Amino acid sequence: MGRKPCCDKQGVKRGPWTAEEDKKLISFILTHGRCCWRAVPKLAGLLRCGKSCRLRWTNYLRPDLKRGLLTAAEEELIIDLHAKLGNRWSKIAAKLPGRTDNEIKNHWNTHIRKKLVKMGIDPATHQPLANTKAATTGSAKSSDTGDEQNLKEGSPGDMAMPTDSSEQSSGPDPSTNASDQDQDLLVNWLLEAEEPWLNFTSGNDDGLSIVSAPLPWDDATDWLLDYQDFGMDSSNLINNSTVHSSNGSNL
DNA sequence: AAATACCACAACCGCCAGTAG
DNA sequence: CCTACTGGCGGTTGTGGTATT
Repeated sequence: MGRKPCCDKQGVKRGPWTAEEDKKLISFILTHGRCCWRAVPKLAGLLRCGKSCRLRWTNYLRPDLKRGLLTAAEEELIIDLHAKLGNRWSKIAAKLPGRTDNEIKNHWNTHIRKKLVKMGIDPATHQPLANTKAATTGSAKSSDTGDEQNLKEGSPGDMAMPTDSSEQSSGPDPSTNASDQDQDLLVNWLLEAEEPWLNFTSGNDDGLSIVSAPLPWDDATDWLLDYQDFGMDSSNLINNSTVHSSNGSNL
C-alpha cells in the first residue's frame, strides 16, 4: 500500500523561494505559530507543499538562526561530534544553536571533509587514511557502521588533528586552549545537554567560549534587518519567536 | 572579455519513526 | 493490532556565483 505523496505536485510551486513567499510564510508562522505543516501553505496562501514550507522555515527563515561562516570553534566541535555521532546531522546541529542540520551537512561536505582528507584523515572514520585504507580493503566501507563502532567502542577524542598542518591558518587550534581531555569532557557534556544554548563568540579566536545568551540570535542582527525589510516589527518578532521557540522541541 | 571549471548552498527526494484513529 | 498520515532526517541534485584560463 503506497503512501500518499506529501503533496500532489500539481499546482505546487518549486524552486527558489521569492521574498514575497518568505514574507507570507514568516508572517503566518509568527502570527499563528507552527501548526501542522500540511495546512500551512493553504492557510498562508502559498503554492508550496507543507514540506517545502517546513524546510524553508527550518533552514532559512527561523529567527534564531545564526548566519554567516561557521567559526573555527564550531567547525572543531562539528568534527568532534561527527566522530562520535556519525552523519546524524540533526543531532550535531542540536549542539550548535543557530545552525541547521542542512547547513552543517553542507559545510561538512564542502569544507571539512576535504580539509580532513588533506590532513590525511578519513572523514568517515576519523582515522588516519593509511589505517582506514588497510581496514576498508578487508571489510566495511560503510561510514555509518564505522561511526557506530566508534560510538560503542568509544574512540572518543581520537581526532588526531595534526598540529603542524598549515590548514590551521584558517583558524586557531583549539587544542592550544584546552587539553584533549578537556575537549572530551566538553563534548560529553554537550552530548548530554539538551539545549546548551552555546554562544560561540564570533571574532574571538581563542577557541570556543560558552556564555548564556538571553537571545540565541543576539549576534544575528541581520535577521532583524531582514524582517524589517519585510515591514515587520522586530520587537513583535522577538516576542513571538521566543514563545514559539520555547514551545517547539527543536524549533 | 568570454568561456569554462569549480564551489557553495538552497532545495528536493525518498525513506523512516512515531502516532492517532 | 493495523493502517494511514505527518513530521523529521539524511542523501543528493540544481543553480547561481566566483575563480581561472
